[in-house]
Amino acid sequence: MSSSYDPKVVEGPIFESWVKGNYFSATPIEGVRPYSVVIPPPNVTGSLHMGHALNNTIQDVVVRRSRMTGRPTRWVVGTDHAGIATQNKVEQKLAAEGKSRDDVGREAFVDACWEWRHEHGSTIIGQLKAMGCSCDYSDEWFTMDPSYQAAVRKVFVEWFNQGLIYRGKRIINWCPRCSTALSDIEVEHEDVDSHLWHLRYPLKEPVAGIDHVIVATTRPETMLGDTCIAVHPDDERYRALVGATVVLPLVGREIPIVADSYVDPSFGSGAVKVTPAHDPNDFEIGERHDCAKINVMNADATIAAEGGAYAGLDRFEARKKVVADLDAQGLLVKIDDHVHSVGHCYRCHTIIEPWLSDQWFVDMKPLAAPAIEAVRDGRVTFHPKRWENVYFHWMENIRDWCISRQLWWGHRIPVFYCDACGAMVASVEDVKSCSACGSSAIRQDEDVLDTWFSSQLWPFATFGWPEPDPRVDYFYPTSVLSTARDILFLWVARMVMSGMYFLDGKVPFDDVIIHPTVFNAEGKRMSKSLGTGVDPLDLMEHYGADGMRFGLMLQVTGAQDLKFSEEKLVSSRNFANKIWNASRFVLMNLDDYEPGEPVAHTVADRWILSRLAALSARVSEGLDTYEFGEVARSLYDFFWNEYCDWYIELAKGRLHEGGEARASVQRILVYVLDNALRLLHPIMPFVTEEIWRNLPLAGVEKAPSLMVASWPDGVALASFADDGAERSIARIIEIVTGIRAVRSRYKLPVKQSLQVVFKTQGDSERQWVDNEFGQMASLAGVSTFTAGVAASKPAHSATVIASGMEVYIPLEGLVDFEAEALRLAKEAEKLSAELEKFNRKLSNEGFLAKASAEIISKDRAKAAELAEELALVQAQLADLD
RNA sequence: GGGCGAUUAGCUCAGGGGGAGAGCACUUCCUUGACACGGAAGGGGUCGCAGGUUCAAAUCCUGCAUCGCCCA
Repeated sequence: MSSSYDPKVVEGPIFESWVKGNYFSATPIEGVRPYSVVIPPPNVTGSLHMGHALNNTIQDVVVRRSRMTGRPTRWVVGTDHAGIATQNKVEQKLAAEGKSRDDVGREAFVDACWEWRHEHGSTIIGQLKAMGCSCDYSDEWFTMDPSYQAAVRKVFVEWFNQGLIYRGKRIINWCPRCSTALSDIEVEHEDVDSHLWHLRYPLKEPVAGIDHVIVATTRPETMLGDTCIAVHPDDERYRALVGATVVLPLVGREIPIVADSYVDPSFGSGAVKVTPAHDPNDFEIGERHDCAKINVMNADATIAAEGGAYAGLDRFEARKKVVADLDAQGLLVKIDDHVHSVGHCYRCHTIIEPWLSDQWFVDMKPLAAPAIEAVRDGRVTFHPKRWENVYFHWMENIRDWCISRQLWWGHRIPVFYCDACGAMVASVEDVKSCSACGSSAIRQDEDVLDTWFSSQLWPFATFGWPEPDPRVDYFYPTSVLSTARDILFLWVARMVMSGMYFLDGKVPFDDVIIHPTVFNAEGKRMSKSLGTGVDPLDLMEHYGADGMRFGLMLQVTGAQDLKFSEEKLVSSRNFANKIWNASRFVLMNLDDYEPGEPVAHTVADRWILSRLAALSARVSEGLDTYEFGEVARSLYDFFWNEYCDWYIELAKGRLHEGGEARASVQRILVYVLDNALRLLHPIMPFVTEEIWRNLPLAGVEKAPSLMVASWPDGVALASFADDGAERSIARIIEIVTGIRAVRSRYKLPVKQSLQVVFKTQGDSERQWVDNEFGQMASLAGVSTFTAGVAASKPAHSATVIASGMEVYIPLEGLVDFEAEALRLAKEAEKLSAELEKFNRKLSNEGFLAKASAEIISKDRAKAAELAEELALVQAQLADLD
């Protein structure tokens, strides 16, 4: 074994061996509850980013742990066809050849998308393998697979026939760049500094001496489509004007003034222009007052023919010109600065346009009700739990879902129109002739479905649904879903709704993990285009897959953000190396090893087994509750600060001793290492596997791979719990550390062996020193020691106090006593301040009356100890004078 | 406007009623037969502010401030 761990040498062959062993697939075992996870399908156009790295590490951790417990465990992998993103990529490719999608036509364009998918679509899957993800790669899914398409159609047709899917002319969010409708939650609102334009609209005829109204707007160009003016019915200022007619400037259209309680009299002038075809609230007002809906904008956000003289202008050019023209006519009253919220496309960040058009919608309320109930009663649990409130809030205020997209790449809406008789039918199978009139003039709807419409079926379509399939019977519902908060509504909520609808009310997953969102060190969103991203592949190159995984897990807490920077992986890479070298040490000392039961012969043995038991409990519990940061820290502390720093160091003496001492310590070293590697394996699969395969475990379980070895049995390990051994070693550590500190403080050479004197408080303590400290004296560089009740302090000695026991280290001729006096004075100050705190507490009657007896006696003991230490330090000071 | 999160050592963050912790950085010493991606010993914090509850608050409650996110 080399003296440092090199992930590059180890990871590839280990992964291949897992593939060869076929450990990623699960075989159902009757009567055993399976564990299944579906990966949030990455966008097929994408490559691995830090969010994927984090999320997939989390999934691999829970999946690997489950697999080791023996449950049939299946992690479904695949990709999402990503309608807009893929279409954008392919359009870019065509643009490079000087072509548009209209030039090539729909069929050729879709072919080009498939071609693109086959060329680039497996990039991210390969990257998941590099991370060590133990997905079932033998059964990879794509949301446009033929059987998946069948699932999508089945869902559409069922909901259509139940009246849950309908077509309607509504205001939707239109992205002029992507040239498609978007659902409400695909729009990102951002506050932008803009203006509030106050416009004067003249009345056709003066009413009560008034000849105009002033309206305020943030989008003056839409005035071309105004079809009424609205005021609040209780607004005294305008009461007389209700029913009057306004002549729309620039256009000349005569439009009415209506009263509608939607209007906020305190905003702007209290009178609003109403543009029903370009604003959702105006649409509602327009419906109530039977106003015309005049669409003045084209799909590319230029002004339409209805815009008269402005036709053909881009929306922002039109804004400038409308304002200028109004100003020229003296109709621009004023321009206020105004901050308002503007919707942007979540894919391309273009400003969206509220736009009236024919679209398909899902009626969400009936679907949401049972899905709310499922979370309410705990059938689905969120981690952290507070996300449930976010879910409830959205679900309880849910609005209908616009599912049609004006794209070519995606699931084409399975609705067929008969041009002969006008019949409309939704069908799983393509319709060739009209069932009503027999005509073959059949036309399929041009639109495709929102990609999320297909993604919502992921937890069951990937198990073969809607065909009868044993996988769906066995693996659905899945166990846990891990994701970031940004797709809670887009994806998670919709899976619950559709899963429950189509699978007899069964929820798609028991637990939902909402992990922190990964930001860069400055707390900014990671973005490749802005150069603020970190590439997980680079990280793995420098820190190993294990280093990256462990480093990420260390940072997973209940917080909602995770500020990531590369330095945070240094300690994790070093940790992998530490494990490597500790294991190397153990393996180097096993040439004469004879396997056998681990039997504790010393207090150190009992201690490390007890610590292992505690670790096992903490890791298992932590994984059950998804406290990954806690789990990672526990493993780190155990390996480094307990196994390496103390147990291995203590073991060295016994290894050199040979004979039975050596044999017994070998067994404990191997046993503890074996179990600790098992506990660490889910987070650091490669390094643990590599070492584990080299462990001589004959006679114990020897699985072909750590990946399929058994998870440590917490109940069995619990019998190792040993408080006495823990206290004993804690005291030894205190003594050794204290002596080392003395050595360091006085710059005593390493080779300077010390003779120390213990002042003990009874025979049992003296015996403890003889029996236990003797085995560990070398750790402190102590050559000889004496212990006794009557021991007295040699002149010019340093004193170490460990759990009430005094240890004297003679320093005659070795030390600068003046510097020591200063240090002791400072120490005395600290101790007396501390003691004062306890004394105050212990003389407080309220404390004595109300605090628990345990706390009081603990504090009394602590105060006594502090007093003793203080007295000692003062005595030492006196000695120096 | 409503909601959520954060505020603890120089930096990044754990902890969550009973003597302030880790990693990194810093100081000193050490290439000793696992590891310098290492070992040993140190220095460093009124736990955002103000009130309250309690014998006891970094921790619970109420305000406030700053930063961030979500919803309208």
